[in-house]
Amino acid sequence: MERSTRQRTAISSVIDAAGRPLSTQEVLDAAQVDVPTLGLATVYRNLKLLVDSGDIAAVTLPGDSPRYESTLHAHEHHHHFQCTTCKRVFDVHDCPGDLARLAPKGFTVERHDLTLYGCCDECPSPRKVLRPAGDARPEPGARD
Amino acid sequence: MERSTRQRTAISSVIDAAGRPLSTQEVLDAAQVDVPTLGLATVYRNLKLLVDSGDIAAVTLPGDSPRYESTLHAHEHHHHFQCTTCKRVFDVHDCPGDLARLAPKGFTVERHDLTLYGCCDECPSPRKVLRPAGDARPEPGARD
DNA sequence: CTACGTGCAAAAAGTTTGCAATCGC
DNA sequence: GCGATTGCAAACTTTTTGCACGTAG
Repeated sequence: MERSTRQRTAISSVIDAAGRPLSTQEVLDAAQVDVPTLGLATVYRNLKLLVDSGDIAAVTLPGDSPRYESTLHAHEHHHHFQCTTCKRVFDVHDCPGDLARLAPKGFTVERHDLTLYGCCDECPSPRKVLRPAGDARPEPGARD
Repeated sequence: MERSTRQRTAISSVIDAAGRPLSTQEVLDAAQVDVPTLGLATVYRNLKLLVDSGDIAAVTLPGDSPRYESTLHAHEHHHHFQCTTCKRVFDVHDCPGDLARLAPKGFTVERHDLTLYGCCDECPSPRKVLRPAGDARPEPGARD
């Protein structure tokens, strides 16, 4: 049976409040505001538990360690967008649909994963705005 | 300047011959047939080198360590299919196209990644074929 | 009170790096 | 011969696990 501990509550709250998928480290940092003694192992254990119980969903982008988002905001089929400048991940609630036809003959498609990459609405596009070298740009993972 | 060593040649050949993306371990195993003394560190170093020189491309599926494929077979825009039973990855040379419209307003889409999941043409579909427990099923990564 | 949960530290797993020996050119 | 390359082992990084203590119910 699952108990309600300060740690578990803090971790859960942080993810519910984020509005976008958070990395393990982001969860730890944010939850330590509430529970400063919180350890990394506890975060890993609870993330796994919360995923299994269906309270949160793991978001795995290609070549990146997993992020976690509340299923409250993500119960429906959706995809993700990662800003190549600030590295943050956003939900995309649209879907091209009907992708089964892309598979080779004899292959059955049960599921798909789509990730868009580009520039979010808050970052200066590196393509459009050609700045002099050494110009300030948002740190990876900044914002918030 | 890059030298032509037995190790590098073996690694390169294995990837060119595979016809599908191979994991680091698969590359090591296959290349050790030619060069039994080949070490894992050498594989890592050469994969990085070959990626940088554009000879091979890294394929990163969500939540999985990278695989590598020859750019000879993969110079064009394409996607990937992973069989959920045997875990092997195949190329999908089709693309839904026009995904920019899915992004939120103000977001610019430069690139996208699509992964299909399902059952390949050689694995019995776990959905269709309900077998008795303990029945033989292809090992993950088997075949070849 | 008892079992589940936590924190810490050690252990795994996967990847990178330092270094002396080796080999291509 | 010289410098790039290799193999091994040690160092790192990230995630998991063991264990004694703490705490919810």
